Amino acid sequence: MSEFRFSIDKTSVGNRARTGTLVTPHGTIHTPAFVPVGTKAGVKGVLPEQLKVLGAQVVLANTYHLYLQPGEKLVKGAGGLGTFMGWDGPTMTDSGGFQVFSLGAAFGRSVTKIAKGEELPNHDSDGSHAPAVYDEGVASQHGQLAVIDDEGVTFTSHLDGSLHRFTPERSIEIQHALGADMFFAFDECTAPTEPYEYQREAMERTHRWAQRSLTTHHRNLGATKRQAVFGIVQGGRHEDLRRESAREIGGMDFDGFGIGGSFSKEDMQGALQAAVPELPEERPRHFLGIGEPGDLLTGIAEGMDLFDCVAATRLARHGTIYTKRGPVHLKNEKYRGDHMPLDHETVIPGTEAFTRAYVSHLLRAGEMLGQVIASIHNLGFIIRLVDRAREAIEDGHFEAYREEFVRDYYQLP
RNA sequence: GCGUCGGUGGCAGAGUGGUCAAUUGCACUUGGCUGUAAACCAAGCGGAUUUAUCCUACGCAGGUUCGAAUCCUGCCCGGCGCA
Repeated sequence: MSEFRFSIDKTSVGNRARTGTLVTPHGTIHTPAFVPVGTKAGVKGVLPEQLKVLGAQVVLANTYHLYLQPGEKLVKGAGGLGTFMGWDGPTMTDSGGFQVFSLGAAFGRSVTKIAKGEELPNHDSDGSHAPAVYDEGVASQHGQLAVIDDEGVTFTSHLDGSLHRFTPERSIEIQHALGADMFFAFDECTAPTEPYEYQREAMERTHRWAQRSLTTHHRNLGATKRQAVFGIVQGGRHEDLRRESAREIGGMDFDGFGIGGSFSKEDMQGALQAAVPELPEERPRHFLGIGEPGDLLTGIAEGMDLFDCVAATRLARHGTIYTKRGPVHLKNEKYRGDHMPLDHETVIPGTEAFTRAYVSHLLRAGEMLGQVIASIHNLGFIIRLVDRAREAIEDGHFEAYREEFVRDYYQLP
């Protein structure tokens, strides 16, 4: 019997929000939950001990990065991802699919996971303009590091330029070695700027890859029965593709599901509304790479259970902290002499003693402690935000909680 | 005192007759960052502005030249060497 179980505890009225309990071999996760990202088996700037204090329940690492460095065999030899990184709670690994996007089609262009609406082609684009580049010659011309074909992806390491190849089978094999409690099937994350026809093509490829991932996983079940695998819904920013993808992926024998890919901010809710109803109710849903405070609440309202995002720690290192009243750019001149707490309205354990002026100084001075404090603060802020959302769902007033938070955070009247 | 090398924008440091309001780095100001090639990236950074251009600038004062941060003279200041 699998050691992986998910059950829904409470469902919200008037929206799709829900709370759940996710049991893994390394502990139980109460959802909705935010998953701190530790790409290379380490959450940047934050010790596991501190993550616990902040209320983190699970961490996510990346297959692409750990495969290249230090190699999945080494991690396996250390006793698996969790033991290797000194984290005794639940773990997840991402498949490396996103890197195909960030190192491939998006490379060198100003394309991000969440695009600005005006940069995108029309919804009903006929696909007549250039599709994603998947010709090696053209790719190198663009300085891209990844090239996609139907079988898999060929890429050059960003570390030393060496040539590598991922297929769905290989990704699963690596993730088995890494040994996280949950992992994702290998998918293709498309740029939101790609035309409809390419979105469809990539989505269908992701579906085939999902089936192959599952086949590989089941073949090796003897060794990995402790691991759960999540399939990833794609479809870009098109609701019909999202619906179709969710139906397809949702019909496969996955333990949970991820909503992947990229879209514009305005399309996010629509994409979820199209996809979520097609997914099996009783399995966990992970919103990959999300997010920002408001996006997290949107995701929760639309029925998502898990979230991971680099924004909290990246913004922190770059000098921005979250506060109840919106983001604060600590390196801005006006915070030099601001002796107020980082966010006097939000208590983050471990950061109570620090002022904006102090952290602003540390960041300006290039002291890593500034980045550490800001990272702890932001992670704590996001974890708390999602925790409060869970409590609000339990208490039956999620909508009120969401409205109040959004009003304050985005300074709405 | 003599000799020598040098004094450039907040700092460091390029440039050594026109393409120089002056490379670059730091600092500074402001943006950006959503499954992390990200302690990163971008823009701005003398003044005015109708953004075309004008004014003021490369220690100070003169000079040569169509034209000087760049060449010459004097002065001031600093490093080094010799007294």
